[in-house]
Amino acid sequence: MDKRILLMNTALDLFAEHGFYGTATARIAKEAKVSNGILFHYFPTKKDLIYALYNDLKDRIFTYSNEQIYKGATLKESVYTFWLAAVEWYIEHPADFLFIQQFENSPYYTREIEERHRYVQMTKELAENGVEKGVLKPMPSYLIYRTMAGMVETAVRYLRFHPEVQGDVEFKNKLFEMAWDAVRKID
Amino acid sequence: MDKRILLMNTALDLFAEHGFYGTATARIAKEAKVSNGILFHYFPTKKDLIYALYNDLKDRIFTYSNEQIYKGATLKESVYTFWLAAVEWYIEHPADFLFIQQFENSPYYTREIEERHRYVQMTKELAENGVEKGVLKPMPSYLIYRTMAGMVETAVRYLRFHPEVQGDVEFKNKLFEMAWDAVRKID
DNA sequence: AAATAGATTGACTAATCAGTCAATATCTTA
DNA sequence: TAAGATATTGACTGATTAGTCAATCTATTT
Repeated sequence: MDKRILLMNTALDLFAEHGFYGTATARIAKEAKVSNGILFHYFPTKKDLIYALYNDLKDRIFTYSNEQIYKGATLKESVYTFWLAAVEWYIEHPADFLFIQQFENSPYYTREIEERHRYVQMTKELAENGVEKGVLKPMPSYLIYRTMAGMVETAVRYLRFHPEVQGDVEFKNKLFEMAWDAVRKID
Repeated sequence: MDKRILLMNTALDLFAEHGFYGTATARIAKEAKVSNGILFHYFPTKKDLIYALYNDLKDRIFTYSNEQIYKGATLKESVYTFWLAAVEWYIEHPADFLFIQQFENSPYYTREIEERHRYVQMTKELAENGVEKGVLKPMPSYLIYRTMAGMVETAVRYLRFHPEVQGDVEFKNKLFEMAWDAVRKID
């Protein structure tokens, strides 16, 4: 079994529950039932572990969401698919959500890191296209991206504490309509 | 000069820049030019300081935003005033924003703390009223609250890095329209 | 002016924790 | 199978840090 992955999984759960600084490296190793030293074999510093974890998660979630989009879909359908995939991923992987939120609101997170991410690039294209066609409000593409990202967070925050509607497709559609109404052009 | 307040102000700036754990208590005292011990005279533990700071800020921002609302305003006007006041407060007090975001995404933040806050109570009333009148989408009031709170964050995140539109009333109106479209009922 | 209480100091401590390192084990390949 | 490379161990350390405490200072009350 790959100890590198084992360590990342263990770290993720501990970070999500106790925070970066509330989690000692020794504890991660102990919980993963490996030696203390091996952690620093794979990740020279704790910071490296945190960054690796963050990039890995973001990549996986992006890839997954992106795969759901089908050819020939309208802009709204594409945005819907993308939004729903992210929301459902986070509901199924609560630790991912907590960890990412923590990281993105920590002083480690810079604009540079944010802009490097594929999310921004991809959404920028979608957004610019939608604005041109007059489907979306004529606002900067980064703002449209941030709005959608914010509405993913809002939905996850709500669903997390209301498991009774987690499987309710109609309710999730209504959640999406809120997000969509925020960005779509309304005459 | 009140050393308690001095310590809180100093802590706020340091927390915002370096995070809770990146800021040693000794450093706070040093920066505030007071002795190490006095910090623990006013705040028995570091945690107490963090909580006190959070509650204090939240209270101040709520009070300020609430004061702006005028009698006889429509629901939309009230929501607009409240939203704008919060956004402008955070733009003028960036450390407040960074600190609060950090806190609310840390493991310290529980649903209990969130629900105790006056924001939720106040918005709940507004939301329920708006839903009854058919002005807002028929969604749970907590969700409407979280959506508006999320749109405050989105606006602040955008404006923070685009100072050229921070004073642009028309642009901020457009930002609000995005938020409002998300929650208002659209036929 | 004496007494009491609260504010303030800064040196100190006990605990914690990220990261090291020398030793050992396991795998790879020629 | 031998040699070299890589993985793994766990005891150890140096640095950091939250919180303590006895002593001193300042303000208030009687």
